[in-house]
Amino acid sequence: MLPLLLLAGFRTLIDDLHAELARQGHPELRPAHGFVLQAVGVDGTTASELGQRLGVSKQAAGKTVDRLVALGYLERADDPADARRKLVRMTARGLDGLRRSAVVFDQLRDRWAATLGAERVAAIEDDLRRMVPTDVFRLDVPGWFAG
Amino acid sequence: MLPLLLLAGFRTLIDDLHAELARQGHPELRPAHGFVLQAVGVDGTTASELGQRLGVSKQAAGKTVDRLVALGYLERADDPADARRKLVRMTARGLDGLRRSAVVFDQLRDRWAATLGAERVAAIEDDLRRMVPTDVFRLDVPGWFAG
DNA sequence: TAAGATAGTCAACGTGGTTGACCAGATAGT
DNA sequence: ACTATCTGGTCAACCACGTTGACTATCTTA
Repeated sequence: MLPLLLLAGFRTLIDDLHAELARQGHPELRPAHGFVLQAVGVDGTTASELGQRLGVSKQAAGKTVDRLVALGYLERADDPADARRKLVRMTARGLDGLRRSAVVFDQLRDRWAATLGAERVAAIEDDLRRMVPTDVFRLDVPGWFAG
Repeated sequence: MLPLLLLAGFRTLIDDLHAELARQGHPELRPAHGFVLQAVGVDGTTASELGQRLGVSKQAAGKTVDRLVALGYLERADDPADARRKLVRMTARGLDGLRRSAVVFDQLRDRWAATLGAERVAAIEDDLRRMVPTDVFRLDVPGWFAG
């Protein structure tokens, strides 16, 4: 049951997050999008670098950017210093979604702490940190799901 | 960090499982396949019912069965009592993969217990059980990842 | 300046999902 | 017994998200 429970815990949190985000004006935001917005970051990036951060090909990253651009969460701009590069950065809407995600995650963690106790939640986090390889999902990406 | 750690914990377990399954003669088995084999069960089922168990459409379930049949893990047979139904059941290879998954999951849980202590692992499971809705991922499906 | 590395894109494809349409077979109601 | 409806499986078209390989444009470096 351990693996299923970990997955179910993650999905519960993510489902709750997206239900709340939909309520707050972001119904099109899908679970994967949060990872992408986080990886783009407030400073922006390029499709190639985004691919590296997410651990996928530059082509896959490019397609994902296309979709987020179509949804109004990202925009592309030319790099004045390098005509090959297209800078990818968040729009105001993207930034809004990202900020709300962080807030909602904080609230959800508080809800877990209210039920289980803050120590138990902290213990789960400590235990998991000990069991997962440090580079899984590049948890060192600045600001990864700040919540 | 909580949601990411839960996901990373799950992925670590699943990655370890599939690395070991590949070593034991099942390199084509993908994470999603375990769920499907488990949902088919030793008694077999039909595409429609499989879809219900997995929470996807009957068409999606049918396609997934196609792939597992092509890999030699499932087979289809006519239902003598109902000419519309096509029974889906595991082949010997499917059963072997499922059994090995259960064994490896047990071993991985033991490894976690060896590092964290059996009480901590049990505490994580208890806490998660309290936080996830009982029907998430239909955990009540008989034999769900027995490990 | 010629050669090589890098950024982005296009095309083809695989996997896992969706809807809608449709046919064949089972079942219920009159 | 016959018609109407429900159900199981499949086909087609499509979408999200990933892959590789090939190609162009541009920057970097020897």
